[in-house]
Amino acid sequence: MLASLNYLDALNPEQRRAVEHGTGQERPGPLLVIAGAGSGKTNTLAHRVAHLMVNGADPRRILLMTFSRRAASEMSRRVERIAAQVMGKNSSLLTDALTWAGTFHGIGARLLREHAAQIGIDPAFTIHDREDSADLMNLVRHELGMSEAKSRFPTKGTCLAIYSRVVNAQGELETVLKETFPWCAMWAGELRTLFGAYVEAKQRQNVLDYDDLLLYWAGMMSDPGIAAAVSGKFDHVLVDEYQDTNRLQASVLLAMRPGGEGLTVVGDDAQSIYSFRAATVRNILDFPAAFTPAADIVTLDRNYRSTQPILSAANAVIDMASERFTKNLWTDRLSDAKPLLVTVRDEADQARYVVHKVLEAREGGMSLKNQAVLFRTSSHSGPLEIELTRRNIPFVKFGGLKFLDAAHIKDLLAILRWAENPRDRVAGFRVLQLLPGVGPGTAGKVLDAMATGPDPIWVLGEIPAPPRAAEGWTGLVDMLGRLSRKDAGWPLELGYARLWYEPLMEQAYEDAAIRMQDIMQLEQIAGGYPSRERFLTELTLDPPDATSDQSGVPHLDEDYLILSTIHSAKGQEWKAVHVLNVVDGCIPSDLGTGSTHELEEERRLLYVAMTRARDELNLIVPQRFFVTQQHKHGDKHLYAQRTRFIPRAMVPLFEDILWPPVTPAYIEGLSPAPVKMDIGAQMRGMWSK
DNA sequence: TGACCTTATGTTTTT
DNA sequence: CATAAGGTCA
Repeated sequence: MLASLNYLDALNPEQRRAVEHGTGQERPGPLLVIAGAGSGKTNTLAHRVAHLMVNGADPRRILLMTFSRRAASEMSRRVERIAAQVMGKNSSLLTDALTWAGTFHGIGARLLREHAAQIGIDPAFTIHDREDSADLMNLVRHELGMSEAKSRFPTKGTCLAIYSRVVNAQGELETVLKETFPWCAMWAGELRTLFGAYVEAKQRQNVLDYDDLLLYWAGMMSDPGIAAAVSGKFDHVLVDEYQDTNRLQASVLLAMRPGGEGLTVVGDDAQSIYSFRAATVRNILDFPAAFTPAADIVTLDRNYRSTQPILSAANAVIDMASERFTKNLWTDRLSDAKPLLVTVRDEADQARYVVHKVLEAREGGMSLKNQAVLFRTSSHSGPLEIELTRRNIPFVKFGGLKFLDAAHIKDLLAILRWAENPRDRVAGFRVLQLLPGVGPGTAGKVLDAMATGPDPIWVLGEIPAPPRAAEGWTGLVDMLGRLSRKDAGWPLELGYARLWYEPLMEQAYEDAAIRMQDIMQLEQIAGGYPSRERFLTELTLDPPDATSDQSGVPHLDEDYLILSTIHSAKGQEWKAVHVLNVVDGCIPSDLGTGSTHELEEERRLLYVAMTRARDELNLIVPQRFFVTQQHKHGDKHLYAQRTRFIPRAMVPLFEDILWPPVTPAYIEGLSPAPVKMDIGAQMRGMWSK
């Protein structure tokens, strides 16, 4: 028994308290772990799960909710390693049984399919991603004639954002409009009608959107019988990144564990950066008092990640937050190297500086993968991406545009989704319009006809070919029938869809060959899933989130630089971190300075970025930005200021430098250079024999 | 009537 | 630059 306790020796006293909380009790009470950046949070949570299992908990009855599937699999990996240490080879049997690990939305989808019959929904529902939901919102909007309004109605994306916020914040439409979308307040009545029709449309079509996965889950828990069955599946419920959950998620969680028994949540209010998704820090603050007796609290404030100078700078930034609940972090990783505050002329110099530092570090033995470049907004990395490509430095970018957003991938997925759920109007609408000669009008009529019968695919076969699209019609009907009957089996049927789509794609796109490679890659990915349903579900809930300069993600054994939005960098760390555009207007974003509430979130964003660094941190401040949306050769620009989150008094915590260094040669470069060659003559020479 | 093309307009971060 | 409105041609 003593030997098996060794695995706890590596933990510090607080971590150990979090891991051992409730050990030996039949029903351990609720626990809140406030875990600062780099305080060994993942490790502690993994130890707790392993410790529960060592003490006899059934892994099939442990529910583990994380903010992404990547985080979930990382957690499983660590649990397995710890368990192996204690229990030897049998441990993998246990950890393989840790099947209830995933995001709130992923777990919700799974529970809803299992209990579909009891709550009166068809278990073959398909899930709409953000863009599909926006498209459906648009269809409904046109049906209601709102496009003919006298003044401009909010766009489909804004409508969906409003709807989503009302649902996730569990608020009133009028309040949400007033506080978050004041410019749309005049449309309250129309929006209410629109949302009602949107909900009806989803139900008719047997589709759920992201919010429904939580909303239906919450609804399911309001029936005492079903609630008991669902909660009864689990002995332990653990939630990571609790500061980024919203009210709806908290209410689901509370319904799962009304007394808090076996419930552990982990989070850090200083890292709350998802309030635009209706996440609220109140969830963490109100957690202890939600139970009687109140939840135990463990605070992890020792940082194992960053050096003292980096931590001091980060602490200084977060110290100026107007509201704080956690203490400053401390470390014993001493160092003389302060983080750098680098002033450069413009974004082009910023890109050159980063490349210079990255290559210098690699010369010094630090692989590219140990270095990351972080930025507020996906587009901020544009000039850097160009420079990296020019210099042949491989990189992978997280956040922003995704593989799945490419039109040809969406087309193919729409075919699969339509076959899976023929009532899915958004999918059908998209697929039908792929045929030349079919536009919104014809597509709408076909879908209307299909909606009348109990077997939409059969109805489709009976519809006469639309006159302008006679040529490709039977091909479409045959292909869809085949997929619907599941003749070929998964994933072979994807080949049928591709064969049908290929000629259309060649007509539509110049670069069809490149796009074809993406489709082949999609087929590769598809092979990894047991069924079409699982493939579609998991791809919408957990899309591959990286894009790279080449088509396809580099192999894992290759070395590449990480580019990431700050949001997507959550939970990660690198030896060296570069933060781009540390200027007012970027961090904080222009759009995020409206309320103090928003401004505070921007401050935390900078804090999150800075605390990703282990040994080296560079904050880069370009002075000049070229204005977009101007003539091709325009040079309109504006001057930027260092971010307001690093006021003058804080600068001594950094090494404040200019780049390129001001040398006599540099000053000379500012004056017009002497003419050294006649380039015109050289060009003319190319054509004279 | 409906498909396809031309011109005004907002606009981050993500499950 | 993507989106959404209006106009033109079959």
